[in-house]
Amino acid sequence: MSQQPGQAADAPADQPSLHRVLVDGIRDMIVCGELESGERVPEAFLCRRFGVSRTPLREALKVLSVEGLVQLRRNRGAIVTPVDPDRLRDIFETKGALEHFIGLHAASRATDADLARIDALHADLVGAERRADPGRYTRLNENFHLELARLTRNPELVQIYEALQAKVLRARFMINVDPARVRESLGEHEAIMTALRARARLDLAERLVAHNERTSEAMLRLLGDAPG
Amino acid sequence: MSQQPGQAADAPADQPSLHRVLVDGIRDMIVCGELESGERVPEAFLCRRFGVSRTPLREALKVLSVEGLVQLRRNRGAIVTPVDPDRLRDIFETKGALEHFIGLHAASRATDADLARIDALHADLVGAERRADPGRYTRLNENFHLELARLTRNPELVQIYEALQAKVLRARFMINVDPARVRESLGEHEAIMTALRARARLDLAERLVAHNERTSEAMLRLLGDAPG
DNA sequence: TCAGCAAAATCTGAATGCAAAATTGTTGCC
DNA sequence: GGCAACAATTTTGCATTCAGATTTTGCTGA
Repeated sequence: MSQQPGQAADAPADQPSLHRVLVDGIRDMIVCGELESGERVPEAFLCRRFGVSRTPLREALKVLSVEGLVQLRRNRGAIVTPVDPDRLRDIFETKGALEHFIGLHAASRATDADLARIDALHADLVGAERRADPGRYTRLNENFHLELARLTRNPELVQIYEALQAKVLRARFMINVDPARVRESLGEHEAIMTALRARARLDLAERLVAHNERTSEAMLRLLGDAPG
Repeated sequence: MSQQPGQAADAPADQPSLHRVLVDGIRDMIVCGELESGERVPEAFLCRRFGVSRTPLREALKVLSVEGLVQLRRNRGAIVTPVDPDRLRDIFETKGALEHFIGLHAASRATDADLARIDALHADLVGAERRADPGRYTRLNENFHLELARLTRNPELVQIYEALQAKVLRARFMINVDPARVRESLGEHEAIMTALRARARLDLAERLVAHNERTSEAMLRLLGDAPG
């Protein structure tokens, strides 16, 4: 959501294909909650919003359907996939399976430069929490975990991880994160960094999985209070 | 074309959308090797092949691009994603992460009926090997592992697993599987079934991961002899 | 023979048009 | 007042069309 794609006026940007702009733009709208969970999304609405014709827009909707962010029903248009606690649990579980793998392999495949970079990210994250900057915190947090995933040097895994992250992020935007949980989470990050620096495979895997589960539990609890 | 939407040749009912027919159809063409690795695929060719216009076809290509089976370059058309040993290793690694999770949770979530069904699948698989029916064997083998994945009751994971399977299957169609490896593989399946019947979580996980790694090694070895 | 360049043909990206399906609004009846 | 049937509007699925980019072809001259 870094740039408002509302104008067709950004035509000079001919580098990225319109199709990609739309996929990213609509994804952001969904993740940020600008399009509400379960809401019906007429093509014409998005066409006006982005100032494009239906052809590239429909291509984008098909892609987002594969990503699971919208659901398409024949002749009945698109709806934003509802955020369902059961499905979110599935997402966290699946992400957990990847976290385990990341833990087992990140330590051995990371260079010292990698570790320094992630250490810096972690420090930024602590700073964002201190300054009570939730937007920056959330972004840095996503980045921190994504960088850990990248340590596997496995693009296939990273791509899947990113898609799962997007779905989690969507749920995160729907709830008010508990500040106490944020501090707890930072403590878990500390433990993760300790294991990573020591290149302790099993420890790292265990802590990543535990962190994922804690986060899952906290989010599902909050989602229960403020569902759909 | 003169093809009216209602009678798209191989669409008996009007239930499945043309778009889905195309995605499935082109995916099959790629997986089975009918479209060769790295081959350039002009839209017009596929339009003639399926008797449709470019609009739904392009939608299908965008979807397959997200699945990673084709690569789209702006203004330069689609190419079938080359089968690369490094990428295949990544795919197996990622699948391995899921296998571990499947092992940990399949046993506890499976009903007795599930076990009976998978037992039957396993028996069929043994039969297919005995009768030296490689086509049927391959299909049953995919099914066997997919059913194990389904035991997690996690649709998110199953969807990702299926996509990974498709990519593995594509590589499998490019090589001649070693009969000795097939027998070895069946032995590993036996061990998997034993652990599953005993509902031994850790055992099952370990054996699924090991089976995945053995299969990976065997395929990568064969792929080295006859590369993309 | 071959490198370099220009014109033609081909291909892709995106907009528009049209028919079928679904949604909405209205009427008539109980 | 409520509800079923029907007509009008909207929306979707797909084909067709247009414009721009790319690749191929064909020519020229060294």
